[in-house]
Amino acid sequence: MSLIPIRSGSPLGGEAERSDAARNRELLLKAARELIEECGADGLTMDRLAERAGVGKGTVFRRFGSRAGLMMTLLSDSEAAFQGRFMFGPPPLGPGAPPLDRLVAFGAERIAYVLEFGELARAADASAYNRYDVPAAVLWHRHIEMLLRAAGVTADPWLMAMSLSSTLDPERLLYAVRVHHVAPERLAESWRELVTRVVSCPGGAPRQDSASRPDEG
Amino acid sequence: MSLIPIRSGSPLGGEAERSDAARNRELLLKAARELIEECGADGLTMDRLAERAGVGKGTVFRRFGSRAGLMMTLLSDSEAAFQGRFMFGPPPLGPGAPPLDRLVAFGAERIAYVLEFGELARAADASAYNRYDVPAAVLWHRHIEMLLRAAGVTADPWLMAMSLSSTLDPERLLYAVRVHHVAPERLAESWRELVTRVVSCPGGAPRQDSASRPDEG
DNA sequence: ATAATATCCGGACCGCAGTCCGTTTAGCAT
DNA sequence: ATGCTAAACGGACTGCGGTCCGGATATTAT
Repeated sequence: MSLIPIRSGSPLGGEAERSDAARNRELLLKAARELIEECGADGLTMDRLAERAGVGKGTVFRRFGSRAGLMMTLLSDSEAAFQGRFMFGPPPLGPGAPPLDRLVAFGAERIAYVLEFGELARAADASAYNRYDVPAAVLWHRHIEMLLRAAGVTADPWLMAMSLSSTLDPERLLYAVRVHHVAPERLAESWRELVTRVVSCPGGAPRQDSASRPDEG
Repeated sequence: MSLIPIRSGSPLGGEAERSDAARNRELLLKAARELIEECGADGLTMDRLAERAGVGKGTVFRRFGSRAGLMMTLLSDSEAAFQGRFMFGPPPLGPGAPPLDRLVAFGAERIAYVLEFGELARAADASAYNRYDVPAAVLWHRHIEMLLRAAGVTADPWLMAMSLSSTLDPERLLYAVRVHHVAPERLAESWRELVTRVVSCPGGAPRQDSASRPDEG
């Protein structure tokens, strides 16, 4: 099952793939995994990768588009598995459980995922503006938004989903864990608190008087 | 008033500054503002800046440490003003108002700030791990955490403050506004909803049964 | 004025991601 | 087999942020 293919590594729209291209793709993926094993994700450079795989640098970029694209390809299996679990898997993560439970489970899974593939996930975050436009990110966002709506949250679910997503950002999670030594369970617990409050609180109607004017007064 | 100096541009701990150093600093800041005016923040490169200012490239980096450091210096005036307002200014942003009102006002101000200095703020976000360790970010975080505690939020205020901060991330705010054409007022309103729910909701006690196991089951 | 020295200056240099384009080759038609 | 063509190849090249270190200079002591 392919679900939302993060990045296949195959040519963009093409159906057929030339044999040398396929061979080189395998060589590159193998070399990439080796390099990451040896030097860590941050130690993988495109030059070294090309050299290790015995191909030209241009080949690397034609195959994966960018360094972030390569990282996404390396993550695509586990990413697809994650997508499968929260879309079609058993509750509470998959359909069947109450929306709040699904949200809580989603965060817990995501946190575990980031902690497992941390360096890769971080490196896969495209550096550009379109960081939030990669298919996987869009899918997570839509999923959270859908759950918020299902839970009866009426206050701008799109932006609320964005706020919640930002909490699960790999860079932030890794910062909390690696720099501040926050225990992963604490992260999950805080996420549970956060979504619980967002979902099960009535929220306030906008006020008339104060505190919503950006200009100074 | 200097408050928390983001980055003075002066040598790190030193008291005195040699006259040529001071002159070059001014030349560089002037050239930087010109270049940003002409090419935008993303169009400013360190080579062009050095050339425009008529100094060597090494001088640029000794002065500001990095590109992000330069951007912070350019922002330091407005940043200091912002800090002054939320720490010592009039309510509801400053002390005197209820914590929730202060939180709401903080977000609104921050959103306006990011929209005004968007490119700069984005460029000033250090690319490295220590992105969240710059003095200004630490100060915002502590401020939010303090307000959460004052509002009676007992559930891990440190992480909760981190989640709330992430909502105000320049990159995300700019993405919403520039790519998805979200109106700034909508951002502020969503922030208001979010903090209101976080603050005024009792939150749930951890459950015994489900939805907190990261491992698959 | 002169010497001593701590600081600053400048631009060559590095490693990096990403691009370009002349060359090679796989796949196919004949 | 042979020729054709579209696709893939490869590595030199660019522009970038950031570093390094020999040389220049402001400052202070004498």
